Amino acid sequence: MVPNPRPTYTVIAKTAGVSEATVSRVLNGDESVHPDRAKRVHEAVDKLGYRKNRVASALASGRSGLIAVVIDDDLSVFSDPFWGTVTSGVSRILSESGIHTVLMVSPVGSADGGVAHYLKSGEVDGAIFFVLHSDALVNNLKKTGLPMVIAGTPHSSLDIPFVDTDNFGGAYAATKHLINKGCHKIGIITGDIGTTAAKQRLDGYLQAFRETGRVPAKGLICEGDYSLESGMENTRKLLRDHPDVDGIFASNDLMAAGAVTVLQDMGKLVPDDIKIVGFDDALIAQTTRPALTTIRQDVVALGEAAGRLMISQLDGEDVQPFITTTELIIRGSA
Amino acid sequence: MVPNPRPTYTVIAKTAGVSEATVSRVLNGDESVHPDRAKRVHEAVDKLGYRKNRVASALASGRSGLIAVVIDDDLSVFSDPFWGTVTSGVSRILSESGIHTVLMVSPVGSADGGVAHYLKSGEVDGAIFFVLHSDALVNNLKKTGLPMVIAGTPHSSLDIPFVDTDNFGGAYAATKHLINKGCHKIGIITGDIGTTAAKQRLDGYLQAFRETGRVPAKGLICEGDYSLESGMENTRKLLRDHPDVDGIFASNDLMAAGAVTVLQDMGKLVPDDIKIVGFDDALIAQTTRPALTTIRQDVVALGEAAGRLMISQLDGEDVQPFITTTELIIRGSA
DNA sequence: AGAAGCCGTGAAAGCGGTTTCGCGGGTAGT
DNA sequence: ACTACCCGCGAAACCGCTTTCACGGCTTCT
Repeated sequence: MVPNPRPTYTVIAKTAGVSEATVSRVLNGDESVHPDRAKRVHEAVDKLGYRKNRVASALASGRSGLIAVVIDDDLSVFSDPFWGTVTSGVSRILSESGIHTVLMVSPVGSADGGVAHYLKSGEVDGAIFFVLHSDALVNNLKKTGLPMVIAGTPHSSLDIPFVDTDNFGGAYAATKHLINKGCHKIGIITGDIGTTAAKQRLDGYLQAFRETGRVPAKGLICEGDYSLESGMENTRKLLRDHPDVDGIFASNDLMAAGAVTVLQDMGKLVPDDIKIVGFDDALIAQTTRPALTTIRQDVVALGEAAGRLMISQLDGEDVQPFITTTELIIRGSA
Repeated sequence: MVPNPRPTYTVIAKTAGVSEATVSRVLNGDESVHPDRAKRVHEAVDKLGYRKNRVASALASGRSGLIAVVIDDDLSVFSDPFWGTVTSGVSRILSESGIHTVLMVSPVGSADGGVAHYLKSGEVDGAIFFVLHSDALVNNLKKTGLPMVIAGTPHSSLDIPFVDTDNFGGAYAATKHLINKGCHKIGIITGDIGTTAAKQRLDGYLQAFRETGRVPAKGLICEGDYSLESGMENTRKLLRDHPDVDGIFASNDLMAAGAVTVLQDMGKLVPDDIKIVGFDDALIAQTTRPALTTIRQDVVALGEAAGRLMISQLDGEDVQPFITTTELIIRGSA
C-alpha cells in the first residue's frame, strides 16, 4: 500500500556512501565526523525525506523523548483553566526541544501504583508534577534519578526543583492593598489548607497584618477550599462572627466571586461597605459586578518555567527553583 | 547503582522454563499456550515483578500504545476549561486500556508541518483532534490509515468518526425556551462562525424561530467569537439596532455573562426586561447574577466517547459518530 | 497403514537505531 | 626511524520484545 516506506539508516548510509554508524553520529551531532561526510549524510537525509524513528532510537539509547505531566488528582483539576494553561506552556517549551508531553491524570496516592510504575519504567525521560498532595511518590522516585519538576512548592523541603507563583508576596500585596484602602478589620478565606499555596497565601496575609501592629482576631481566618460554595459559606460565617468586617482577601477569584454575591444578597455594598480582593485574575474576576481587584499570576510563565527546568535537567545542568512574580490588578471590588 | 535492573524476557523465560516466544505469547494473551505453561510464566512474572518494556514492545510490534491529542490552536484554547475536561475524559478512558495520551498543542494549519510529520511517523497509534479549523490535515492523514477521531463536527463530510454535542438540538431548545417564556424579539450572539459548532447552534436558533412563522429580522443575528468581550459588544449592538429585543440566546455562557453585565450596566432588568440563555453550563453560569439559564452539555461524556471511539478503531471495529445530548438548565436569567 | 493436517512450542530473524571496539593511517615524541 | 598516540570511521553487538518459520508429535481422512 505504502509506496515508499520510510527509509532507514541502511538506505541513508548506502546513498551517502558511509556506514550506519556514521549516519547515527551525524544525526546526533557528533562533531568528530569529517564535514564532507556529514554533508553527504545530510544531503541523503534531505533527499530521502528521512525522519528518525523515535521508538527505535528510544530503545537503543534509553531516551524516549517523552516527559510525563502528572496531575495528581481527578478530572476536576484539569477542568480548571489554570492547569490547562500551565500544561500548554509546558508542552510548548518541550516541543521546541523535540520532546513530547505525555499526560497522566490520576490520583497518585501512594509511592506505588500504576503511575509510579510507569514513571519508573524508563518510558519517559522525566516527570512534571501538578497538584501534589503528598511528597511520597516524588521522594521515592528521586532515588531512581528520574529528572523531575514540581509545579507548586513541595510540602517538605525536597531537593527537587520546583516552580511556583509568589503566593506569599501576592497575598501580602493583596492584604496591604486592603489596608491602604483604609480597611481595619480584614478577613481571609483561605484555599484548601492542605496545599502549600494556600498556606503561603495565608502567611502573606498574616505578615501584612502583623506589620500593622495588630494580630488577626480569631475567626477572621476562614478555611475554604477554593470552591465557589466555600467562598459563599465562609463569607456568611465571617459576617456572622464579625459584622464589622470591612475587607476580605479571598485566596482565589472563585471564592471572591462567591463573597461578592453573598454580600450583595445581604444588602452590603462592595466596595463601599466591604472591600474584596481575590487571587488569580481568572476570567471570572472580570464578570462579577463590581469586577474583582485581584492578584494576577503569570500562569503561562509558570508552565514555561517548568518546561525549561526540565530541559535543563535533561541537559545535566543544575537548576534552581523558579518563582514567578505576581501583580496587583485593581478593579472595582477594592 | 540499580541493584536489580528490570528483568527481561530472558530471565522470565529461564525461571519459567519456557522459551521467550512463549513468554511473549502469554503476555500478549495468546490463547494457544498450554494453561500450565502460561501459569508458570505468570508466576515468574509476579515473582520477579516484571513489567514489559513498552518501548521495545513498540519497536517490535509497530504499536506504540500512544495516541495523540492534537489541539489545533494556541494556548488560549487549552485554557478553556471545556477542552481540559474533554482531554481528561479521553485520557482516563485510554489509560484504562493501557494507552497513554500525548498532548500536542499547536496550530495545525497545513497538511504538512511538524505535527503532521509526527503523526505520520508511526510513533502514535492514533490521533484525536480538537478544534479543527481545517480538514486539510485529517484528509491527508486519512490516506495513511491512521485511526483518527475528531471532537466536533468536521467541516466537510469526511468519513472519519467524530464526537460532538447536539449543538443544533441544544440551540433549538434554548430558543424554544425563550419563545415559551413569551419573548417575541429574540437575538442570537453566535460563536466563531468558522467553527461548525457555532453554525449548528445558529441553525438550531433559526429552526425554532422559523417554527413561529416569523423570520429573524436582520440584525438580530450577531456574530461573536465566544469571548466575553464579543458578548458585551454584540449585546450593545443588538440593543442599539433593536431596542425592543426581549430575549437573547448567546452561543456560550461567557458571552451570555457578558450580555448580562452589559444589560445591567444599561439599567435593564434580567430576566424581566430581557431574558438570556447561554450554552455550556460552564462554571460562570452559576456565578452571574441572576444565574444563567443555559444548555448543559456533557463534556466528560464527550471526552470519554472520543476515547472509546479510538479504542474501537484500534480494535478494528466499525465506529459511528457519537452525539451527546444536551439539557436545558433553568436558572434565573430566563 | 500412509498421507495430510493441526497444534503447541522453540529457534532465530528481525524492528531501527546506538554504541562499543578496534583498525588503519597520520602525527608526535625520542 | 621506531614506538606511542590520537582520530575518523566501519563492523558488529546490542536494546527487549514480536513474529515468522519449521519441527515433532498427534489426530484425522482415505
